[in-house]
Amino acid sequence: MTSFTEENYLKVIYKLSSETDSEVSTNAVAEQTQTKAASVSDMLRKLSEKKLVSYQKYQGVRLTAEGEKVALKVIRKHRLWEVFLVEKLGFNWDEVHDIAEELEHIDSEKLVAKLDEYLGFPSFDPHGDPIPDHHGVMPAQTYLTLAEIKKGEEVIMMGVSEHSSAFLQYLDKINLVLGTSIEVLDINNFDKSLQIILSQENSLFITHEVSKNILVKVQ
Amino acid sequence: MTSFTEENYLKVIYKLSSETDSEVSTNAVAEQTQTKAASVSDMLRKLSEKKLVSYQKYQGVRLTAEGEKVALKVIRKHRLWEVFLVEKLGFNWDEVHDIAEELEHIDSEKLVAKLDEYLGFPSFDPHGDPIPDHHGVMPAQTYLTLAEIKKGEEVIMMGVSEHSSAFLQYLDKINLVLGTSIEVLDINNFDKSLQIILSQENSLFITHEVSKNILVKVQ
DNA sequence: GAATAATTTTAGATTAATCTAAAAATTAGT
DNA sequence: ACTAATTTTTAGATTAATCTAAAATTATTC
Ligand SMILES: [Mn+2]
Ligand SMILES: [Mn+2]
Ligand SMILES: [Mn+2]
Ligand SMILES: [Mn+2]
Repeated sequence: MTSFTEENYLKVIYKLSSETDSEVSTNAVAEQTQTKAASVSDMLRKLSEKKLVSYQKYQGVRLTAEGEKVALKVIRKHRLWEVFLVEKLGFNWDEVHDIAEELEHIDSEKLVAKLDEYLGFPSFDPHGDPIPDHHGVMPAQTYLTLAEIKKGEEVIMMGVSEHSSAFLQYLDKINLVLGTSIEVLDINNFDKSLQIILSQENSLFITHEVSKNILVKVQ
Repeated sequence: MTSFTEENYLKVIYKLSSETDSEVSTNAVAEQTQTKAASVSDMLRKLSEKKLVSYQKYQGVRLTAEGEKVALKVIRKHRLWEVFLVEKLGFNWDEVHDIAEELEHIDSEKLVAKLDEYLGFPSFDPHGDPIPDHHGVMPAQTYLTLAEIKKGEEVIMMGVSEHSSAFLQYLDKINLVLGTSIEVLDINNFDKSLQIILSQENSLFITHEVSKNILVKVQ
């Protein structure tokens, strides 16, 4: 059995590991879990004994196949619950993360299966993140960031890579929501800010910091 | 803040207290929480310091108004989630208790409010137990047990006071479900077993042990 | 290729929740 | 009203998860 705490560590290691595609450092885990490096060292030793991570002192950590399986199950639950909260209960996309952070640890295969079915087997969560299926397989998803799009191109918004409430509420305010069509009108070479036009209607400016965190696909 | 564990203790004290309407003994709590009396003593001291129970050594324990408020919130969440699991996800009434036992600790006023609304503000859970409202007020509910009904009377099944999977599955098997009309055809004076007839169809025998755990209302 | 800086681990404590065994208090039986 | 039985509390340990401070290791820089 994996505890609440262990599951959160595994999820963090999964996330950091898939970003860099290499060993994850103790400090990186400490930052993400909001703990201290000393606590992380202890936990890594423990997870290693449980064969959920492969870990050599001072050499960083990776998930084992078993550890990845557990992480993917938790991520699956997190994202399914987020879909439920938004689609069924009417929450806004900026309100669901913390609640899903608790719901994700509830342990019942049958519950997950029935929830998945009730939601119509969704492939993406309200932030555009892919939902692993029953076997832990992530739907394919090859997006670019809006910052990578060339002047004149038109794309569709598919997700975000920053999940803070502040960022999501800002996107709401400027009507940048999933599915929106975005045309890049102009790129400022000095600060990489963009002038864009949404669904052939209103034009607006966004900073490079914002465009980097918006995931899009070319039509 | 109240922990998982504290909430479970408060719920147990609430339950035992409302059954006997007096102070609850350490041993009774230990039995219900599946712990030892020594652990309960410790916890009662702690809950007492937090002003959630009034407790004098050796004299048993009671909830304070604040403790009762917390207990009722947890019970409200437990029962709302049970309704969700049965009504929306299609679980059977004997499968939902353990899952609700985890869901009940998720802490979000907004989640509870939205869930309540989504379910249509139900007053009773799938076992016929009353759901406290937003202010902690329990719907009125003055049922008799089937064991108290006289020969020849006809009643409607409104709930159960035993929640084990075995008992609920047995009731399913004999078609004794909430809302069923029950007529007491005969009472065996020796062992208090009953011959009953359901919704003017099949007649069957049930033991006193069973009839004691079935809650009914006279039409 | 040392010396210094940064990172990581260990040592030793703390807090919450639990246990067993022993001591204390209450209740019951004569 | 004692004594015996039962219940409850305390004492002392244990386990999981965390922390701070110190030691050990690895990385960087001149
Ligand atoms: Mn979590
Ligand atoms: Mn998400
Ligand atoms: Mn519980
Ligand atoms: Mn119930």
